[in-house]
Amino acid sequence: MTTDDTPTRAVAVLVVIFTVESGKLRVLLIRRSAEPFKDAWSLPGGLLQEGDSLLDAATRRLDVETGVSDVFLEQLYTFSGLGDRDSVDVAYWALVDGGSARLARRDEWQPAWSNVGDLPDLAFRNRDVVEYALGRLKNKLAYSNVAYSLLPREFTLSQLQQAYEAILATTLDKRNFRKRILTLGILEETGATAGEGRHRPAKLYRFRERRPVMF
Amino acid sequence: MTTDDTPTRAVAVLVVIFTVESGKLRVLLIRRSAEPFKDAWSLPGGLLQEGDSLLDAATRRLDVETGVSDVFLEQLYTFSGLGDRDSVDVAYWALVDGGSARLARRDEWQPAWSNVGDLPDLAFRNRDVVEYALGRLKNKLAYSNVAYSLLPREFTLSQLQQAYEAILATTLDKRNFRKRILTLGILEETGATAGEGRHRPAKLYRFRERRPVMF
DNA sequence: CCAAAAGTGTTGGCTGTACACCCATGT
DNA sequence: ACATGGGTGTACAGCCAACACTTTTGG
Repeated sequence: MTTDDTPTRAVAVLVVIFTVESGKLRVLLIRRSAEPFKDAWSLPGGLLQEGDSLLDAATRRLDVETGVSDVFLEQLYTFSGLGDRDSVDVAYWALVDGGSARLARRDEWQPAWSNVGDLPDLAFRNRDVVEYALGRLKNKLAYSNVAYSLLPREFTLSQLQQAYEAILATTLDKRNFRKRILTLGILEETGATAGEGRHRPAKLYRFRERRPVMF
Repeated sequence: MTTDDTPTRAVAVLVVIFTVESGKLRVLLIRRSAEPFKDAWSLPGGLLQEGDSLLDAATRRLDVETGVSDVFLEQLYTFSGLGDRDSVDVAYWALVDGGSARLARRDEWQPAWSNVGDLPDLAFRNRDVVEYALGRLKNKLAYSNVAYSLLPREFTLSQLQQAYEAILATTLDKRNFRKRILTLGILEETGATAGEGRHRPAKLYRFRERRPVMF
């Protein structure tokens, strides 16, 4: 068996990184500094280096762009023919807490948050990728605790509800939301209250599990 | 920009092909004729050839092994490090009607149906791949019409129920099953009845849509 | 005392599940 | 006549959606 007769492909890893900030759902985009699509916005990504696993590559990319790790990160879909060449692109998606993310600062490929639903033109078919990820997110919100990855360790039920509303792009009834979430048994009270409010203090909660759990 | 500095990988496509036959859920396996894992069972697959899209490759593989096309075929997951080398393996899964499948006959790599839940030892980590596909199938059965791809064009409600039972590995209540399926509105009566039975003739139904629809 | 957000229950409709008997056909 | 699978309805429970007012705090 020779090594030359096995066809190979350039394999790239993309990451769709969502966060919720001031009641808006956002995605991390970078500005391309190279052709093709120079100066266009696109999703962060890069070629799969020799010896890397896909998850390694996605984890590293997420860390490089936002400085966070230990967050929800899951494979999304694998595209062929997304880029200009006949590369294979493995997309991942992640949820990060806007508060703990520290965007990379570099001269080129500057990352920035962009409101979903108000996206600029994106390179390649990256808009489809974001739409697909958004669908997955909405779905997963309904039957898992992924929201743990969008909020700080301790949070109020109102914050949690705002995150849900931003993602689903709807308003939710407060009483029904609280009842539903609390009866799931995935939260616990910390005992403390959020003091910084200029109004009535709110109970703080945290997720029992800081890793994905399906209901 | 040189072409040599971009690292590339061998990309393979695998297909998990399910069918239901005589009340059992089965998967298509082939016997390997080459090292490594010579003579072990494994999922059908092959390297992604130059110019092929992933879906092309999966479609062709499915056709080669079973002779069917126009069936449910969907991407499952992309693994790295599944094989012995550092290849990237894109898994697909499919549902075929056992009656219309005609297994390939060749001297090597003979394909054969194997009962899920009674699998032989599989090469690489193919057992995990089958398990993952099975989970997806069970799930999708609950909120889509994918079963259209497991049955002939016209079928009785009992056949449909048997398919569901085989997949979910449970028994279902006949009245509840019929009510649930019929109120979904995804079936229509053909007007004909199944005459070949040696008992009471059964109404024949068909799926309104022969392509995936989510509820 | 006013503004702002937190917190809290009840009702009605719908959906899913449990459950048993008669019917049509072939032998 | 009997064996085999086809076909049918009801009642209860759990879940989800609609809906409004009181409380606590800071200014």
